[in-house]
Amino acid sequence: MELSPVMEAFVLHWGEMGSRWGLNRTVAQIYALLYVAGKPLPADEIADTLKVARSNVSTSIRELQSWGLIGRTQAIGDRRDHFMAETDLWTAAGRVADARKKREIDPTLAALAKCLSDARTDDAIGKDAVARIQAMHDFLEAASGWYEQIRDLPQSKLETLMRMGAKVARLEAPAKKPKKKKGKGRK
Amino acid sequence: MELSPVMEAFVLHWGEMGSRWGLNRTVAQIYALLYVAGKPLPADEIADTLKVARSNVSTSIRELQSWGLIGRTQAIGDRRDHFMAETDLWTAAGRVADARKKREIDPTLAALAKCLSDARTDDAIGKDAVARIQAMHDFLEAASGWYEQIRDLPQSKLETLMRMGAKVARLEAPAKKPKKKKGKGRK
DNA sequence: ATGTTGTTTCAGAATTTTCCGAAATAAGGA
DNA sequence: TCCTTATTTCGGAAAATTCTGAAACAACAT
Repeated sequence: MELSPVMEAFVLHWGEMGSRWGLNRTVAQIYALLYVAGKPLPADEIADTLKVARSNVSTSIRELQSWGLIGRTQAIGDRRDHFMAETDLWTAAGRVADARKKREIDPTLAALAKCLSDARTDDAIGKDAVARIQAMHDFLEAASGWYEQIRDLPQSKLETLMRMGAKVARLEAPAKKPKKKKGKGRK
Repeated sequence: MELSPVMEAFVLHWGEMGSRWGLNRTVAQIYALLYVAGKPLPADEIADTLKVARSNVSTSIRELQSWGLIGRTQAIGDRRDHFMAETDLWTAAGRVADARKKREIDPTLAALAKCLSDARTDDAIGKDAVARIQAMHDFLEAASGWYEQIRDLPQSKLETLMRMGAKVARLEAPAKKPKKKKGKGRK
């Protein structure tokens, strides 16, 4: 598949971005390619387009599947698998959030719980240090619980909640700028 | 400073965790150490405790400061700088979120906007591909705007909003028939 | 000035991550 | 069965990141 200049820029930028978020470049680029392509592509065409080894595509596709970001389809008269990006971005973002929570937050919570239980037999640790570890555990647990509660909301309800957030912000914060007149305050 | 077994486990786990979130191991470990220590430590004591080079501590501290996660203080009768972790986890998490948004989301939005404007002179790109890039831009912009609106809320208001979220979840989700979720059931 | 103490910079070493390409595996037809 | 096509695995090359130690720098006191 030939990439137009803009598509290429999009894919390259996305690769860059992905690497800051814990994906590797190729993985992120493949997602970007499938996303702009808008149609299922076979693995060898992906390798071709991005100029990476076929085997690299194979590995990366496996990872994208583990994140739930792409699906596999078949085309008639073609034995090859075709891969297609999840194009609904709410869904995609949710999948990533779910996966990261499961891979990173949950194990961390477990590790912190273990620290706390071990702390009872560690006579070299101070009470205040234990309290701080406890605070971190509780913080993560609270955030985690909050996430669990909203993650199953249908998109429409989530949007409602966001609007509520905006409202709360408007009602509570305006201590700063009650009127939005065009006062050209030079800050 | 001597680390008790639990403190050591905490620091090591946190280093592991940090590396999954885009910090490097040493940076994350230093934060963890300062967090459990609960008191300001001078750089050479950090290097000592963690068994890393003094210069590495210097670099890492600079990074932690750029994230707004640690502060610098002085002790009387000691010319050395002492460093202290932000122990309020809401504040710390907010600082990280702010920093990542500014470093990653904002530039991505700019890049996407540029893609969209360039798309007008790219005759090799399809209308549908442009529409998808637009969708991604709009999604990020919406999320970004939402974040901006709530990030300045005082903690208490944020907690209220979270409770509202929980309420929405409770009121709206069960309205549908009790569809069984895949995976593990609720406890 | 000169020494003493503390900090930062930086080139290259060590380590980790990513990637390639050959070989192994799988899944159909003929 | 033996081909042919599609995919995955995996050892090591290549690239990127992290870390060290020495040297430069800075601030201050003598």
